Amino acid sequence: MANSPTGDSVTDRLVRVLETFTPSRTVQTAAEIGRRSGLPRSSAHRIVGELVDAGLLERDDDRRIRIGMRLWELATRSSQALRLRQAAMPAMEAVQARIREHTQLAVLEQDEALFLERLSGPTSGSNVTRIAGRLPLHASSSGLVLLAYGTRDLQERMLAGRLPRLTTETIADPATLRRKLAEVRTLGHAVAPGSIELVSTGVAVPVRDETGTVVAALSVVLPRDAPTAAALDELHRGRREIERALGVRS
Amino acid sequence: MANSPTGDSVTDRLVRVLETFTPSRTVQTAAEIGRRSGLPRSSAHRIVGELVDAGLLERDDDRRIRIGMRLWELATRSSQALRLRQAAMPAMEAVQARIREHTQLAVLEQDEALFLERLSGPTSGSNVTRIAGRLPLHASSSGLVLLAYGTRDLQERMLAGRLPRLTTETIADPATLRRKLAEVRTLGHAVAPGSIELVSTGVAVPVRDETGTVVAALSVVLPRDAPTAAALDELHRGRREIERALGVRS
DNA sequence: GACGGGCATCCCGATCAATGAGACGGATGC
DNA sequence: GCATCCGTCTCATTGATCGGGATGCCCGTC
Repeated sequence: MANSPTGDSVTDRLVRVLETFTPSRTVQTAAEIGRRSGLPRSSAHRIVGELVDAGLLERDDDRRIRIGMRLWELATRSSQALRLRQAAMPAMEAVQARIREHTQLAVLEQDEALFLERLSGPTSGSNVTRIAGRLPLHASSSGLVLLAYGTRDLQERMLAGRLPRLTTETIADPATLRRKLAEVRTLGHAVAPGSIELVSTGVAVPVRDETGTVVAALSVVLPRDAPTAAALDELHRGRREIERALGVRS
Repeated sequence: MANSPTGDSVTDRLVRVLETFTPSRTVQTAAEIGRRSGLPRSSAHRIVGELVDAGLLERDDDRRIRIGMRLWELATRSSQALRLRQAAMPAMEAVQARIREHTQLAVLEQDEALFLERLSGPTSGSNVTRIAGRLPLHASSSGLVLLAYGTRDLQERMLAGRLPRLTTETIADPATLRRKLAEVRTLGHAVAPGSIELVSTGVAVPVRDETGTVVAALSVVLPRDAPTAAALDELHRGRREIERALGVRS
């Protein structure tokens, strides 16, 4: 309703500029930003200059542009992401200390799973998830949990849309996904073997806030053939600890 | 040179809106934002609406405004803050596991110490530092390290400016501060007893990148009378680990 | 049940600052 | 030497931004 057909607005431009920065491309020239954001050279240059003056962007030693610490500060210090992270950190550390594999916290954001935190296991492989990274809802254990406990609206939207296949084991069929979601709700957790990379299995549980709403998914990434029973115990222990920190009384 | 006297620009307004959000005030109405940012009601409302459309801000269930996950994501995923944090996390966890007190990572940002990460100790007190929070350079061990290894320009600016006193032990005298900075450079670390709160002592060491520049300060917060020798050993071990992760070859 | 305060929302004409094409100089590289 | 690409600056035009004001809603208070 509010997005114009041309999509032109000050903030739209801003977002387009910010979106040109990716984990693999953290610094770039003003001209590159212009090209990637579809803005004319001189406009891009001017906008970038304003953002640098405001401290939201920074120039490095070569006068190239990168995200500014100030933007990170403003976006982080009062964000929901930080609040959830703070509540979850001790529990995640405890889980990670025992499981010794990647331990992650994800939330639902614009029909995808957004990862707020990740503690890495000893194996340096499996770098598919990053902090502030995303994964499709149907193709990760965290996503399946967030979807299974999401609104009916969200579920129908995902079931009707495309389900891109990341590996041969990714759920790419609506009927299968629907069954899987019911299973997740029955069991209270999601196990997703090989859905992202064939060598690993994700296990996730829902985390609720004081109103009972599922606000996040706590998950671990195990080697493909690892037993999930012990991991599930740990996850539920971590879940309870996080929920306590969020003010849920058991 | 580029900041106008009136300070009016699209991005300035944006920053002013974002600045109305603080750790203690994470949600607010559009009218509150307008009041705090000095913008007229209707203007604030329009700007907030645009930012919500762009996903940078969100409305909660009561239609009040908060920082959006999308802004956090954009600001975090390709930021220097995340890169440093990633490099430092394993080392910080190791330090924290042994010292069992608050372990922190701070960088220099606009003449203040900005805390990128903090692992909490068992004592739940000492909440003066937060993630994405700030402290003055002269009044914390992290700040003293960042200042001592900062540019001559920065040092002169701080020595010439006001040195607000947080406790009776805060260094508030330029001559004393100058001596302290020389001491920090000689010793290679900073000890700041009671500079923030009387019951605790901060100990910090500099962290360098591959070019030899000091890019961060690693610190712990100890009870006032704790011995700092053991902590220093741990900090230097952590420092070396972080520097290795940053690509410094020893 | 009337009243008042605070908020969200919408409207609209004047204004003014953002826009983007283009030119120039310098650095780099083939 | 030529070709590119980048940063920087200028400038006339225009279209978006601005903010006062009106309206309606919700919610306490008297």
